[in-house]
Amino acid sequence: MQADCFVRQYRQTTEWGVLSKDELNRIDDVAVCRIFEAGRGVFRDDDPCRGIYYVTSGLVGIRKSDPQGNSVILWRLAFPGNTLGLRPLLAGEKHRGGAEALETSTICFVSAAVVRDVLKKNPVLEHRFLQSAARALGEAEEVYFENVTQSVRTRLAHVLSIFKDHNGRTDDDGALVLELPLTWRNISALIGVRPESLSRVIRKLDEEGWAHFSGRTVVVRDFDRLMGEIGPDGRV
Amino acid sequence: MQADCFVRQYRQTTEWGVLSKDELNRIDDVAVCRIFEAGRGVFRDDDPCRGIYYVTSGLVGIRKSDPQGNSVILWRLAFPGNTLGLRPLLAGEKHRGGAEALETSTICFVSAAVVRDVLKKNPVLEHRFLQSAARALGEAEEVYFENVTQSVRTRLAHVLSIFKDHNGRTDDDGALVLELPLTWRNISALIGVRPESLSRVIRKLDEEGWAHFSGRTVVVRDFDRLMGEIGPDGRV
DNA sequence: CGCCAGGTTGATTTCGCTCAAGCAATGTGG
DNA sequence: CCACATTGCTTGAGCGAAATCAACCTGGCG
Repeated sequence: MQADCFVRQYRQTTEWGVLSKDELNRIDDVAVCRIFEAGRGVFRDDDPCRGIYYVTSGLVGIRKSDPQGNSVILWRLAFPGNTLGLRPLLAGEKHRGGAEALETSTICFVSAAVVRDVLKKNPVLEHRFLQSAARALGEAEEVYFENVTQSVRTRLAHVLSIFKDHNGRTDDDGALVLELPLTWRNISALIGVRPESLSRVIRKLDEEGWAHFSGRTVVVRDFDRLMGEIGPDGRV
Repeated sequence: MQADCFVRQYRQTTEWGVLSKDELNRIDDVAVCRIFEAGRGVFRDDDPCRGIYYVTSGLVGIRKSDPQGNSVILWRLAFPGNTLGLRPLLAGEKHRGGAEALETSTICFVSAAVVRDVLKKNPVLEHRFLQSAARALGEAEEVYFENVTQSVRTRLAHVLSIFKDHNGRTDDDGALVLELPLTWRNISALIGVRPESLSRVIRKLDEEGWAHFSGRTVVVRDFDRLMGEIGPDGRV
């Protein structure tokens, strides 16, 4: 056994949680875990999908580029506990984006054959995946909708709220303190704008007193008020 | 039996195709078919999902709006043969958009209980749905990507290509003739721009000789060339 | 007949992109 | 240890696409 990435998730509410401890152990037995330095690629766009990647630690980004390779955006972030490559595996497609470690990350690989085998033996897991695919589809709609509809400012706030959930601290004054795990460059790619545009928005937010930005540290005075001000409905 | 909407799909490659004729008949027995005049609502945003809607004829649009009701876009079109409401049903969520008949349409409703029952008895159908959800997820990515990346002109061309597949005729000169089933207003909502902007793009395309627009009739001189001109590098 | 929704057109503004320069921190080789 | 490149970030000037505001035109339709 190389690791215990999956077993450790036993109690978590991941889809995998429906499997028995034995089954999870079996997966861990065949899982291949590797450490990827920041910047290292995990798989590339259009690569055939050979299996799934389970993120144990660190942070991984999925990038997408148009057929010519230009206009690269950061499509999605994968935090510890997330699984990559499940969608193409289920759909029988190639990877639609390239994955790259944004921080030093531990990633466990499980081959497609094993996954399919486990799925076949566990219809319940399949059902879970169906549910979660359906939810993901809904999420995708929201993300799309937001990005078409909302301003850069709003989208930035949304990204901040993601990191609030993952890294957020609250300091003595009750202000939200974030230590961003991404460069601003990457955040701009995540939002889908040029770094320059993001930079200007940041300066404005700072000038207007909503938050203070220095390096990758962000201090938000009153997060709820910011969200309220930005999406008059409070929904980002 | 009220209708034969589902049985009629027997040979089609819909996901439902994996069911036996008997099972499809059973669904038809409990399906409730109604005719919706153009403009009539089928279900609304945030309505709980009580079942699925199968479009037999006509054209249905799914609209999305933010919680205030502003900035409505036409999120998706449902042509005959398409099923609405499957995603929220599987995800156990509410509807994420409102559906409205854009033309007079026949729509068959099947309650959630029946769908779940059928799914339980047919793991193969469930597997199909999983595959198709996974593919839909990939599609969603592409659509998103296109709408963020491409110009109004390009997106209009893509909308035209959708109607080419559904309504397209070729006249004596080999030109593509389309009779659009949507108002320009709705098309602009589908593309996600203001009607004025679309109007200007149309005029330009006409002036430049790519196509002739009069009312809802569009005649495209050389469709492939238009797509070629617009597609390869993404920008015009 | 007047009303009204769909559509057009023009003038103006806003937003984000492009191009271009500059700066600070980090790294690297001599 | 210094000279130099590299990388991430900032700032400015100008541009172009689409939004906004506003007027007006048209063809149903009560």
